[in-house]
Amino acid sequence: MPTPPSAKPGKGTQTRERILDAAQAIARREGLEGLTIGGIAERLDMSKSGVFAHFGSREELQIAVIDDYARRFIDAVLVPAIALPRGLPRLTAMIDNWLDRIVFVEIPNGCVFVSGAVEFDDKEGPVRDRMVAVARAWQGELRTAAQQAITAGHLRSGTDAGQLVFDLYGVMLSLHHDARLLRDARAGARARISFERTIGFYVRGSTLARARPRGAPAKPQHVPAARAAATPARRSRASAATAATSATA
Amino acid sequence: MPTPPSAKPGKGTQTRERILDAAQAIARREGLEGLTIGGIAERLDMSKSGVFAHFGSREELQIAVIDDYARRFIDAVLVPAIALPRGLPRLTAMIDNWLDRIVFVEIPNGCVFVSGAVEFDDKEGPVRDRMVAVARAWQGELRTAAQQAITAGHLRSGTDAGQLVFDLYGVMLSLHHDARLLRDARAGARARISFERTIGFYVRGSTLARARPRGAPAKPQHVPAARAAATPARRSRASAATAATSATA
DNA sequence: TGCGAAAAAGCACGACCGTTCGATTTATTT
DNA sequence: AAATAAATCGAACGGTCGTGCTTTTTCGCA
Repeated sequence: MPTPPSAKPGKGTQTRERILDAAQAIARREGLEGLTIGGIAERLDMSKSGVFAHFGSREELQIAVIDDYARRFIDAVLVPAIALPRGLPRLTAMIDNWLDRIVFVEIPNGCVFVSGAVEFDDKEGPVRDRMVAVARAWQGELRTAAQQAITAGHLRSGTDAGQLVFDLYGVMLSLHHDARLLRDARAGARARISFERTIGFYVRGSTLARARPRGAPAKPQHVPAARAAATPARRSRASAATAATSATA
Repeated sequence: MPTPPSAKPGKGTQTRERILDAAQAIARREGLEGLTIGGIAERLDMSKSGVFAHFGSREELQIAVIDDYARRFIDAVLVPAIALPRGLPRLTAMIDNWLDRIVFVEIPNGCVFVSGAVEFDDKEGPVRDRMVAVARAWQGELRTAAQQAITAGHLRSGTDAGQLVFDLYGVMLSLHHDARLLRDARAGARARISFERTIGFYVRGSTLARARPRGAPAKPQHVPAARAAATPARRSRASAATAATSATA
């Protein structure tokens, strides 16, 4: 037990966090495989062995980076959504937060989930295992939220939550691909369109709504409060849509 | 000029192809960054310098692998589809071939497009440039095919071809993620469902078709021949066609 | 069959990698 | 302030990497 739960930081844990910060910054751009002890040391002006001592091996460092990354991701995307009521409000908040996170953080700096998923999909070992665990955990959170929306009657009763998660993941991965590799400024806007349509497809009564001529007013169908309650969740979204396109351009 | 266009293989070009084969196999699993001269040499029982001599540098080797990979991909996915008439038949054939390719080749062996896209999205240089070029080229082919389907009246006139390609890419990336990292056996089926729904959304008259009550007969709308002509394209996919209508219904 | 060119091998180099270990400097506690 | 513990450093090891040279083997052809 190095430090009891509520004690002052301590020098060790302090630099350990500095190392994790630097490691994460590197891992985002170079991937977990491109993460190197010497690279971190240089970035922090310390010796290789000094960095090394904080983690027993490079593998443990990589795992620590994954955990740290997942923690921050959950804090930014999931936690604020939990405050909202179950069902569509919470689900759409999760997706909105996710999108904002990708547009404003992952796309400029890189994403360990995406690069790690590709780097370790064929490399057996504890790093891969952790990678799988966090990916499954996040998909599980999405699936749970979707299932609650089904139970609440916000989504069609026949909805396959796993299929919905599959679709959402695809949108985010395509966004990542087009924005980061192809540097396509339209990717953010496209992701929003795809996301809206994906959710819209599963929303109760939406098929009739889509068949309705364009300008026609949508008479509140079955979940009048659902979408309305979801609105406060999309916090920085009005600005986000415009800022995204101009920032990537 | 080592070999004029139509001459017998020649020892040099012959082993060059063996090297490219081995290099591609390695690059699929370890990525283009994990591709190593020594690794290829060991796999082929030759010396490092022997392998090295065929390409002036590692970078040129990586580029050659990308080109070779793209060539095979195009041969397997695009070329057979070109034989079909423009519009929905050709577009659906491209997607079907693409899906088959992913399920039967990329998922078991890895995909250079996916790993390369992630590895080089932040690494400036000629390798990245080539990566971007082939990705753009393939998206361009898809977009062209989609545009032709719009012109032919098979897809709604308001359809954004770029958005359609964005959606398709997402499905394929999500398939890759779930099948390779998470080893989810359901990924293939989910990708087919997503693909059918994505195309179905843009197909002319499909919104009305979706709003129609379940059992009602679909009176041929505007493109009666389109879907019928598309049928021969989906070769190994008798189940897919039915899944399309039922999924969209 | 022998000759010139092409292909492959052999070897060495400098650079970087993760890791080990003992010495040394800092921080924390008595 | 002294003593103990924790953190950091410095140097070195074995290994792999891409790459440049020279030598040897192999191939294609007159």
